[in-house]
Amino acid sequence: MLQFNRKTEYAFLAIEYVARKAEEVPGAVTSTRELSEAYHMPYPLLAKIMQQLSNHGLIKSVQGTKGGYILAKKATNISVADIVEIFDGRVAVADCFKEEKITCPQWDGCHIRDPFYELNMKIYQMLSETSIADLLKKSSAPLYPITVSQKSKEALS
Amino acid sequence: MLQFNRKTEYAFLAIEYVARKAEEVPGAVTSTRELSEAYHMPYPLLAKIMQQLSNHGLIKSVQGTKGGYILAKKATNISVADIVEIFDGRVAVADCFKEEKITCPQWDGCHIRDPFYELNMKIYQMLSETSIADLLKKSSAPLYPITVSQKSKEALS
DNA sequence: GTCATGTAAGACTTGTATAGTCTTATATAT
DNA sequence: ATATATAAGACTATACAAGTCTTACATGAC
Repeated sequence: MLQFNRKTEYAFLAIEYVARKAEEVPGAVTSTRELSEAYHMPYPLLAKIMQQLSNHGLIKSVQGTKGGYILAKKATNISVADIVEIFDGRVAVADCFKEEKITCPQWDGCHIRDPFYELNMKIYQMLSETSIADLLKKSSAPLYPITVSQKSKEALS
Repeated sequence: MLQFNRKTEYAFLAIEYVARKAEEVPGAVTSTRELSEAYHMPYPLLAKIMQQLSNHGLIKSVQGTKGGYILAKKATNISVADIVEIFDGRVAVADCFKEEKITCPQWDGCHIRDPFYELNMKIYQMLSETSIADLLKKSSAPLYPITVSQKSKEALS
């Protein structure tokens, strides 16, 4: 499947939320509980995802009551590719673009590797050129009926 | 995983081989057996893949002894996206770009759908703009040591 | 005509990675 | 103190991909 796995999707939603909240209310902290309720994500799973994002230096934890997470660096300096690589490993449409040692039984005589490598790099480029700040910008237009946004506004108050 | 599944990879290899062989030896037919040996692909699985490609009108079967498969249309008219869609379904980096009815628990209040939809369409465009003929062109440069190519030449004689 | 070689197709099994759960530990604001 | 928060690892269930097995059918070669 040419598809992000669910952890990656959750991470996108989570980090965009953290960034957006901090933009609306400077200094605001986002708790895992708040996030899991806003997006109906299973709390324990999301908690682990937040820890991984934290371990990789994308967000910082604020411990204790009223704790939560904030961005560890500027939203313009966190790319979609950074997040993908945490949960999906290196961006690669095929195993042979991921591994150091060649294990592919089709490697010898493979005539399609070059064109697909090209494709792979274009996809990677797109992902690494898109930052969390870009997500915030592009999502501004409310093209769809957003029913829960009110709820998240309340959570911010 | 942002990765093609193995059936899709096998299909790429297979259809590129069929196209290349027919280009080198006009009218040549490629049997599943020959393909599975050339690329070390499990025969029964490959056989099913060939049937699916045939059912979807990308290749045509030639039955009986010395039978096999040939392209059903010109290599320029078969896109990589056509093949992906047979084995992976619609090109979609997330479920919400695939389904008709909305089942995503995060749909309401989702702020990242638009930017990722944009990304999705760019990827789809790349896949649908790349034809099997393009694969043949781009793979022409023998950048790597190709040890099995001799074998496939023998198969062609 | 028969036989070998090929495609056609469905049911079944296995393996593996993802998704999610459970448990326990630790930090801190109130 | 205690409630609420993060931290982290081990465990389990499930879904899907991958591959196998079995049987049927078509046709060219002899």
